[in-house]
Amino acid sequence: MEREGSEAVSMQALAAEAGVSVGLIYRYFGSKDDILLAVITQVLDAFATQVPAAIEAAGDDPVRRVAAAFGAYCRVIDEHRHAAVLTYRESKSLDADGRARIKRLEVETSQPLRAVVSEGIDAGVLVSDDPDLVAYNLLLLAHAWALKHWYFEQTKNLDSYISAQLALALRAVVAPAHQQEYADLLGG
Amino acid sequence: MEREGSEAVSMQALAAEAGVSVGLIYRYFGSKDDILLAVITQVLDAFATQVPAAIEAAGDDPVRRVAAAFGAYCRVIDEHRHAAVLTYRESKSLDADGRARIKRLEVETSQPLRAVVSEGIDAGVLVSDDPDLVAYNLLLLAHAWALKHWYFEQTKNLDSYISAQLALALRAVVAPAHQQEYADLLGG
Amino acid sequence: MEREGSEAVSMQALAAEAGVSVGLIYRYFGSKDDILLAVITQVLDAFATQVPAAIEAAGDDPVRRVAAAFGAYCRVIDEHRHAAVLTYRESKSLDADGRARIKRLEVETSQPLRAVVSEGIDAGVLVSDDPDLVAYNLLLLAHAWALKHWYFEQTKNLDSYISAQLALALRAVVAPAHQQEYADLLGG
Amino acid sequence: MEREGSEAVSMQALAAEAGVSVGLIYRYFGSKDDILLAVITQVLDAFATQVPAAIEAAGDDPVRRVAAAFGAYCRVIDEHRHAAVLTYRESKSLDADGRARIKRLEVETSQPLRAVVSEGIDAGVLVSDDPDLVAYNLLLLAHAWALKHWYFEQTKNLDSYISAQLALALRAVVAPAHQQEYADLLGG
DNA sequence: AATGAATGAGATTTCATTCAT
DNA sequence: AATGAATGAAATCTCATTCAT
Repeated sequence: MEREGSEAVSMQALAAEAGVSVGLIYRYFGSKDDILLAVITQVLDAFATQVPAAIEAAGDDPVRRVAAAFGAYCRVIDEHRHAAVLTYRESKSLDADGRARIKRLEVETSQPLRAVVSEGIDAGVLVSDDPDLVAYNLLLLAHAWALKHWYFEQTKNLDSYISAQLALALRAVVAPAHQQEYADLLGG
Repeated sequence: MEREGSEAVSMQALAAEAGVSVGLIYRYFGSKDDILLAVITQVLDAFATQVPAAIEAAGDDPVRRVAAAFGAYCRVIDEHRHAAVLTYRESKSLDADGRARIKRLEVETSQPLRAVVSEGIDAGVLVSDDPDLVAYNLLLLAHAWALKHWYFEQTKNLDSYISAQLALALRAVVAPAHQQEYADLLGG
Repeated sequence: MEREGSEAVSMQALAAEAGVSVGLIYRYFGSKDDILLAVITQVLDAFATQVPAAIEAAGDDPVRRVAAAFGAYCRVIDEHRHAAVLTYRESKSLDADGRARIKRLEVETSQPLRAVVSEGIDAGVLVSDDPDLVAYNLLLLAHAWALKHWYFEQTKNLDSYISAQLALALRAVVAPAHQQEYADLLGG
Repeated sequence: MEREGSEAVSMQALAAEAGVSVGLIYRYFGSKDDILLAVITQVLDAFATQVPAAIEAAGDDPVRRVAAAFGAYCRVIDEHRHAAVLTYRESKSLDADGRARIKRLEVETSQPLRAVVSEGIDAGVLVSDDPDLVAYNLLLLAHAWALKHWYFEQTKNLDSYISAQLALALRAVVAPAHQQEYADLLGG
């Protein structure tokens, strides 16, 4: 989706990258903004489908559901790494409507994560007076895998990134009485 | 440095914002890239001076030094909010050299934070097998104050952002035996 | 290639003259300098092909070969009059490399003329202790047809210019014993 | 008057070269065109005074007067080498009036040379049916000392340039019966 | 459906000219 | 008289978009 090196994305570069002509792109997208919106939407859609699915598949344990949700976020980001960076980089070119829409979608996207964190608190296995912050931070750390990939790739791969970040984040919120129980997630 | 609303930064817009003519900017900067580099460097320089100073002023307690460092990062970011966003948004236009230089500076910039975290671990008051990750996450959360300001400003101001994030982050790393001691930082 | 009257050549003017858009020019040339270089190179290439051909076609007589060479130079200049003037006028905008390249090509371009003059001297039909100067002067007089066209066109057309200049130049170098033989070239 | 290397002449470069401020230049000249016009006029004025003086000083012999005139032209050009090149290079920026004026002055400037050539023909010591061409060519060869200095300086200094060109030119026009008499000018 | 040459509005950059000091 | 910072119109160059093939 973007060129390494010269990271500007002109339509001609985009077309060359995709191996099609510029004209063809305009058959499917009305404008460059439409493409950006479509790309971003695609990522957000991936969140919308894969995160709830992962939560569902994780069973009933709230902590494991949080872990599953975070892992799913990170995996989606990893699959759309360039698109995720694009979101931060190109959103200036969107008009106010486009940007508002994306912000709204991003907040909606974090909803399942907020929900499982709240579940955990309600169940007494997590402790926090600001579940929204906990959830949003996890989302940020997922984004960071794309944004700061040049840094993290020096020492981690996707799986070790997920477990390291998860261990750190959970240690802050898993109730002391339950920490033993999740030793596998909380790490050494 | 940039307009809210139409977030593209043309030289015309830049000049208008600064209240000078386009030509004058070129008396002080060789190119648009030079301006971007200067802006980013200015932020990184602010980190380089203010973070160590804040750490110094915090006394000897490692946890309070970490807290001071994180607070200083966030305050610098807050003072250069638009510039910080610019770093994520415009770095594509820099050439490879410029980007490499900025990445290097960013890593150097996080060094003091890494140092105080390590101090805390050595002193036995913090517990972590990945102090670099702890430090880098704190840096990310400082950046997030700029990047996701549209979100956080709904519920927090700078001070409450700092204390909320700090409480969360420290709960993950302060040794259980010392948590009582830092109740003021760890929150509720 | 340029407008009589307003002789400045902006890209806009250039595009208008060529009947295409500015953008299209940049599809074929990387910069304005590239265009200038291409135009100049085209003239020098015309010299490189047409002058040797004219010499060849002139037979074995060294004096007639000199005459043919000079005529060919003048005809190429005449066909590229504006481009030739451009060389003198715009070469300032070229970088050092470009200018050096053009100077080298110009000297190479005069080589065939130098060769036929030297032939004539060796054959004893021309007399000069500085054949390079004789050759370079002839090249200059060909250029002059473009540079000083506003002057020469008052009294001469291309053919009369060629024969008048040739008569003058040859009188200085054809050996006295052979002057009779070339009365048709040396004039009244 | 011009920078070697980057040969474009901006007003700021001009001022720096002259060691004064841009503002000061505008106290003495109304516009950049005025400067160019003044520079060119200065050269043409130098011709107007020094060439007739040199002719006068050369005595009565028409051939020696031609030689003196050509030498004077070349010396003036040599003293104003950059200005002479400028004439060819920058005249595009002048308006139609300015260019017309310069062309008129150039023709007037060649008048003394034309006069001495005609004298020589009338006296029977020179032979030519086109004295204007003979005179104008000599003027061109004087200009060439500036225009093609990069070439000629490889093998000649001002004096050897003058005598070599003069020898060549005179051989074409001095009547055969008088060539012995001017052996010192006509060369080996 | 697909192409990519062509467009031209808009971006960056330069520089002759002005003017407060 | 002299400066040089400041201006802004005009130049060069880019690239999203169109359209003939």
